[in-house]
Amino acid sequence: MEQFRYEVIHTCKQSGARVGKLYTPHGVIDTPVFMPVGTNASVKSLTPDAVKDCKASIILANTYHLFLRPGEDLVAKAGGLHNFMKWDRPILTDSGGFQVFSLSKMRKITDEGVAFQSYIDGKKLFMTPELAIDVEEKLGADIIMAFDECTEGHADYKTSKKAMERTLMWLDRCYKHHKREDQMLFPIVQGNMYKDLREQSIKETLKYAKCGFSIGGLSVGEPKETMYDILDFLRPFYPENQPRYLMGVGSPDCLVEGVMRGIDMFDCVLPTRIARNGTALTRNGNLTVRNGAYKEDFTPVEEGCDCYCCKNFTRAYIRHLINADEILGGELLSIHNIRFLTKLMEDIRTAIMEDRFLDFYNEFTSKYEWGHGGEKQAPNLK
RNA sequence: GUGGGUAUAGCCCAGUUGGUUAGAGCGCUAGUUUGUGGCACUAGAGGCCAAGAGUUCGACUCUCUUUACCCACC
Repeated sequence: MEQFRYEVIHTCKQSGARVGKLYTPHGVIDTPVFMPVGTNASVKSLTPDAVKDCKASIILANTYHLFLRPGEDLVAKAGGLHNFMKWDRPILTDSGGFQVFSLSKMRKITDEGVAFQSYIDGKKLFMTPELAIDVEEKLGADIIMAFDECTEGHADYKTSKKAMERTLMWLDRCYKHHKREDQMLFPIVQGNMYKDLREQSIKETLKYAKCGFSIGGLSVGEPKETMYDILDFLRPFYPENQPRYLMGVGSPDCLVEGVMRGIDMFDCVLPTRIARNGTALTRNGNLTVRNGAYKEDFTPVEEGCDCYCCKNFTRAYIRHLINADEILGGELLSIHNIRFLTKLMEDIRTAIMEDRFLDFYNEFTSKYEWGHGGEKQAPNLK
């Protein structure tokens, strides 16, 4: 797999956090990285050019959704996902394992696979690890995820153990089935909040990892401190020469906490979702632009931000657009929120390169508050 | 001018034969959002029921007067 290579560029002497480069067939990704989500082969409301202007180096697309519509064969006929959606940088496809979990109303999981109904037309379908890989190969992303079983944050031990074991079994099937050399298959660590399950999972999972692996089953309803605790627990098991991807995270504070705990890749729908609902990310925390307080506020969403939204528009205008249900409001805030996170990662990388990430961390966490008085948790520094 | 109708939340309207703290929708205000089934979800504020006088144990509901607006006809 010469097309894939990960190299650690620098490890921060102050914090142990690291900067690296992940080489893929569609370009190099500087890590730590935040990856915007484009479920249906589209980062909602944004053109690929706009996403590039936000300095995103890689985006996600979703196997589950594209399998249901328009179908992997059509995407393949269009020349693959990159060509279909006109995004020439790296793409990662999620396998659909998480959707099986989040769309639990209509599913039945067995060792063989998952029976579920299409949310679009109700058609009964059956997804297996082999089928998920087939679909991901036809979609043609650079990085593809193994088909896993995710459990909710408060799942009991027995359920979590079964899901973790099934994920390992499916992982083996995914690897045996995967053929394309120009795609990197990332295995997924499960085990919920149980450390013995996590340990078993990561040990077995890493046997398959070649150039990257991911941590799933976190940020699924558990308290942040619990997630940080699991990340601290897993850290000693990480190989140095592979990127570590924490799935579904997250909020700015979680990204900073994650990097402090050795994570290299993140993805989350949060910036684009809250944008469409009228909330902006800023260094001081969330700014609900739709609030009445900004009715006559003619300053940018965030002073000093270099995004298209902040360079050209005011809070009063964005608020008006959101309140008038104009799609441009969600679009402009999406641009800001994505750029906010890519800029946050740039700043993090710079701080690591300059061996001052611990200072950065302390300054960031002292200023930033998630929502109302978000609880803070000091990192486990060892 | 005559006859008829209407008047309840910022707006458009419900309010059973008069009976506890007068309701919905929209709007407004705030909160939520973590591998996207989301122009979503949750909550809150806001009414001297046009004004005045009666009937009644009790009136948004019944009677009278006034005011404003609407319709029809002279």
